[in-house]
Amino acid sequence: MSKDQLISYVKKFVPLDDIEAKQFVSNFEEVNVKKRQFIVQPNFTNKHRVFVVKGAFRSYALAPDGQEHTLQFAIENWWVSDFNSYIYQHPSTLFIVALEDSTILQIEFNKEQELKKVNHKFETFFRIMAEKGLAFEHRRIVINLTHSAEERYQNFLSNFPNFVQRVPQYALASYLGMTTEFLSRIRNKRAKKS
Amino acid sequence: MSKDQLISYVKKFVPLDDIEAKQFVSNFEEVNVKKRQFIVQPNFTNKHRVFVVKGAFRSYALAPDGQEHTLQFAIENWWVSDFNSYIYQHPSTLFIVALEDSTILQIEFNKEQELKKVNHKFETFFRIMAEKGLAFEHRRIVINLTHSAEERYQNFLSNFPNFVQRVPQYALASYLGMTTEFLSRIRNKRAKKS
DNA sequence: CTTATTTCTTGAACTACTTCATATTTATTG
DNA sequence: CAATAAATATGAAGTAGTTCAAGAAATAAG
Repeated sequence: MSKDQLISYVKKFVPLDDIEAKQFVSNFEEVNVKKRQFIVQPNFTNKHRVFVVKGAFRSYALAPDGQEHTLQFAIENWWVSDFNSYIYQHPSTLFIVALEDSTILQIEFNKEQELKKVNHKFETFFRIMAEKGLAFEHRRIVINLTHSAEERYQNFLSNFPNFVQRVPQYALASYLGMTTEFLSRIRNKRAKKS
Repeated sequence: MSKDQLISYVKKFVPLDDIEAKQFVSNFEEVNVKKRQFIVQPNFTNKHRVFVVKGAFRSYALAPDGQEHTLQFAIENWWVSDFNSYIYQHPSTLFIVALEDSTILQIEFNKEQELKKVNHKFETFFRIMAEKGLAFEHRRIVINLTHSAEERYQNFLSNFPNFVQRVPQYALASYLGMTTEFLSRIRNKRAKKS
């Protein structure tokens, strides 16, 4: 059952007894999402924090000139949301779209607040999630500032080999801050020579 | 007294009675830091989370080619650390240097763990800090991906007018992902014409 | 208050990456 | 399994931003 997957995920960070585990996941709702379906859209408040049970998602911003810029990818056992929209409960500025037919577990903002209030361990869990997320984004920013387009791609390859097969090239390119054409050239450069 | 400044900062996020406030800040040590002094250096583990009481700091990565890339600025009522080094207690990869003579309040990693364990409110506080930090970095990444060098500068100007006077141009340029020469041109372009 | 050091400025040549346009391949749908 | 759409590939021309070099201005130090 998909909720067991979430329970074992949470237990990696905080110890939970059976009652706590059950209470935690009872606040989550399972939803199936078809490929190309949006779960978050600009101007609508992102009401849920979502855990990916199966499938893949991509969050992106749409620039005035129509270009899409990928902020985040998420596959099994990752979380997705427009974090600014979710934590402040303000209208979103991002799209979040399914890259594959997917299954998610989502919790409403208010229920999450309740969980954090009622049990110190749940508070700790969400603290750890935020800290890991922040540390992750710091690493990303440093890499973006210090590396060339090709180095950023190679770095992504070695850090997230399992993502590479599952995300379209144009989305990966925009995640890495380059055009899909340029990423295409990077990828085919080595192959070409041989 | 500088610890009062920290107390009123914390109270903006979680309600604390006098005993709790006193307990919280008793774990912090006040330190004076001279301009150009380093409080974090690569290969040494970042042992403290630091709150800036007075002054200004800058954290940066040093690229193999010798270029400095600014990850973060911090002035009064901001926090600084090499977050990856601090939360995982691994060796740092960044420098953190004082841009002015400064006063900080620092807490040791173990003492912070203790605080979070002992009182749910303290856990909540650090959760909120991490969440706000993560939301902030998400905004930064979107801006970096979607805006030109000049737009990033203008955006920084309007969001952080009080930082601009206090950070050297080369540091701001590298924060914004451009060279100091290019930022100089952006700044002098408008003035030139009139 | 003079000298040394650091930071900022400006020009000119350069390059990493983009843009545009079109062809090719791969996926999706009836 | 055709037909259509979506994603990728590739060439050629363009540009935002870099690099290098050298001078001017501002800060720091004796």
